[in-house]
Amino acid sequence: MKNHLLEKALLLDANYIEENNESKIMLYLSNENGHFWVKDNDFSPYFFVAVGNDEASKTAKELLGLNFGDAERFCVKDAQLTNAIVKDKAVIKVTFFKVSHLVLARKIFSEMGFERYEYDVPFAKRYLLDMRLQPGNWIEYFVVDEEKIESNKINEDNKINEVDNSKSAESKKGVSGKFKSRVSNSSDGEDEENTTVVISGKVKVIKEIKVVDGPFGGKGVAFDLETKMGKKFTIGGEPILMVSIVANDVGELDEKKPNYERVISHGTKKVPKLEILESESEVVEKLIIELNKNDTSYIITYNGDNFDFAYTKERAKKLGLTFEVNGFVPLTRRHGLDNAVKLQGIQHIDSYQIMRFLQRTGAVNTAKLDIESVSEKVFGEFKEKVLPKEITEAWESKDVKKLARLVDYNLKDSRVAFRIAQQFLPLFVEISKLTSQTLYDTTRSTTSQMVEDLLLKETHYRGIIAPNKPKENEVIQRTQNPIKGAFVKEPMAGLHENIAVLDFASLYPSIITSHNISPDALNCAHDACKKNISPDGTWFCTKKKGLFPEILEKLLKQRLQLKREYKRKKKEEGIDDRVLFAKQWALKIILNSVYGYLGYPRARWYSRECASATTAWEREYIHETIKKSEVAGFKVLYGDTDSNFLLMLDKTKKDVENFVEEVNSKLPEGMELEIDGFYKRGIFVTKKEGGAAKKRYALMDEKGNLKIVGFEYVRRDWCIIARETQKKVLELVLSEGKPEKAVECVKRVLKELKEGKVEKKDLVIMTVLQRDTKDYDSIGPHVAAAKKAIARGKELGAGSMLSFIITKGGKGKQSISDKAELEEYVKEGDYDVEYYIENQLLPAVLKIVQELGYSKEDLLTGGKQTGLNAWG
DNA sequence: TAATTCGCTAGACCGA
DNA sequence: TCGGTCTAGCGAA
Repeated sequence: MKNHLLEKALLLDANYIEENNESKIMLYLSNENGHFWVKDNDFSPYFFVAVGNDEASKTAKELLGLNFGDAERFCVKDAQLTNAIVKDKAVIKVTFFKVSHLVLARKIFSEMGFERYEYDVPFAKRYLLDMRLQPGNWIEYFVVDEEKIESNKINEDNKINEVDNSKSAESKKGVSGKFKSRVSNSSDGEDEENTTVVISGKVKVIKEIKVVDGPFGGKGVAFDLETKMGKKFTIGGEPILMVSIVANDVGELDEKKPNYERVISHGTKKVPKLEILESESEVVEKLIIELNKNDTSYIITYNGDNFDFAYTKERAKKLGLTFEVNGFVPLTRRHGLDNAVKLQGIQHIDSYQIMRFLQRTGAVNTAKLDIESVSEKVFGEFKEKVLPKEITEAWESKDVKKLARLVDYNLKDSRVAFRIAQQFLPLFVEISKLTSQTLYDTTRSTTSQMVEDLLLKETHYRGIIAPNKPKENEVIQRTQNPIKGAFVKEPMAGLHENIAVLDFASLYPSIITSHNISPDALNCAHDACKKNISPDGTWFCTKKKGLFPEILEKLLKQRLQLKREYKRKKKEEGIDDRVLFAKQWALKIILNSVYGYLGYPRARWYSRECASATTAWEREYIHETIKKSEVAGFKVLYGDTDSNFLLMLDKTKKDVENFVEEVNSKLPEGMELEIDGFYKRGIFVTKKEGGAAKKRYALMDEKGNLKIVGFEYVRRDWCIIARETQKKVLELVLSEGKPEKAVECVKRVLKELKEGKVEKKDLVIMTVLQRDTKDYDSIGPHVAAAKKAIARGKELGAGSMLSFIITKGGKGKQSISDKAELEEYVKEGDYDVEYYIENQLLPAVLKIVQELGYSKEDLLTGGKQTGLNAWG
């Protein structure tokens, strides 16, 4: 045995090649020696089949003999009986030489009547999961050999899709593994750019790969295009006018370390920061060179999945240029309703996808996800928007001022895209570590995918076979049979003082672990376990820990520890450790998603019983806590799912602490009631139909901080003037307890509205067009406005964010929809005063002041001379 | 290619 | 014209 070399490198990507009629795993790594592909010869594609116990070994032998007519290799490389059991059946692991064989075999096996499992896990993903590798982290491995790669083709579509195997000749066509070095003849004398050549020639063959912790980092290059506006937009239809490029280390958040930045254009005037090249062709060439600089690990865009890559590709084609990155043509894949652009080795990070994820998980909340809104919301930096027609005009006019504005805009687009990646990649690295998926995948994943990947990883490790994805009819059936959810207590309407808010820490995960809720522990055969029966009637094993509780418990513990360490470091050392923060954040996202996953109809591990038992116990615990609160002498004001609002009455904070302690002493281990905070005042309002409204309240803490929940103020489908006035009213009412000022405030706004003085931007109502306009049964104002805009030539479809205003409208009786117009078609001052008073301002503030004894008339007329004492 | 249910409100729609 | 019902959207947890 020769001496093998031990190496370390950061893992970026996994894929596979076809070589000697076998599929071989390739990993893309980076370390101080640069970026390179390595090969692992020891992993082959496989899936499982389940057969009756008696025939198992016989079947395994038969499978081994299966031949699909391939000249060089048998289709089945290996068939081994495993220790796993699925539904009382023995499980055989069937291994293949090639992915294409697997794809063929699973169809044939199905026709032969075999039950198949894990047959739809893509090969490279399978490898990462089985090997428990962590893209974004480092690996250590032995180099055992060097081989010359014969086939330098990377499989084009790593995804194994059971339904669609009918690859067209076009998509089947392999991509070149070699990037031709392009000689730069640019006149600026910077003949600097070298390009990388990948997977040509020798690659290292590696063995004994294991994860070692190492720092995350590497060079990221962000780019952004500005294109000419044509009559009708098509991808690549008009020339690229300007390109900005920003590069730096994505692992560094050092503000002092300057970015590498350049903005290039052609056919216009030179202004500061702008380089003028000979032609569009040179601009595109330069961009391609920048994207192929030696040490790039991440290419960052903002919506590059749907725009920048496709546009560059199309223009390059028209200009006769080859557009390759790291030796491969960027691949566009369908990804749900939109696209995803995959590069080989280098990770394409689309910061827009990152923002979408953060928006979905509630980490950010912004009406629009355009770069301008994100810049403002996430970084607190105003960024000016330049409209498409202004872009073209600036470029054509060669006006110095307009061009400078455009250059600034273009550059900032790349900067913001880059900064988002820098800021949030640590989170996705931690998710990647948990799920063993590449950053490319993780940044485009949904929370359910993350949970499922984690489960696939954890079950493989334990020798458990994953359930199959449900068929469509099963999905429909599950959907039609929803699970009863959480309990929400009807609040007491009105103003209240001295409120303590309690809540359960990680309620659902803690219930799942405490009661061992897991599909594999459901209704076990042991009599003794029936004492662990849910209010729902299902029970869970108390003798053997189930899969879900085992995983969750581990994650919960880790998170608690990380949070403690993060806090300690911050307090004692004054260090805001973003890696620690990202680690606990990643865990939080996964933990919070597990309950939803159990009740998600498309989940492999869907379990109606488990999800239902979780909420059943939730309702029991919250009712129990409410009861105990009242016994302890508190009055329960409100509660939603995991929270309990107490009126303290004559009690002290200490009493609350003691109460919480008392409750905790009786809770099962792992569950914990916490004090969320103490509030000076709070208000709940009465619904239109009577009764107090749930999920709507405002609280003010001892420092005067206002927390508004559920009210119009937090809803984007209400106009700013109504929202802001509501906030002021709440502030005045809660901070001073005297509503006269609030009434005055409303009157001032009413006056402004009546006088037609309110600006357009304060009247805009925002709503997402959820489907194409033709698909609506009921034409609401936003749909009507969209239809009118479409008639004027605007392109709007499902997912478009609409900003509209209710205008004065024309003659005759008109509905609100008739008067709704998109903001851009409305002149300042053209708004329906009555609508904004009656349907926006008043509804937002009335329900609040009504709790204090004021009526609509009090707001509209002279009003009461003396307000009621708010709490008299 | 999609985590869940609970809840509020507006405005269209529709029949009397 | 009125009032009940349905569609639609968004937020809380």
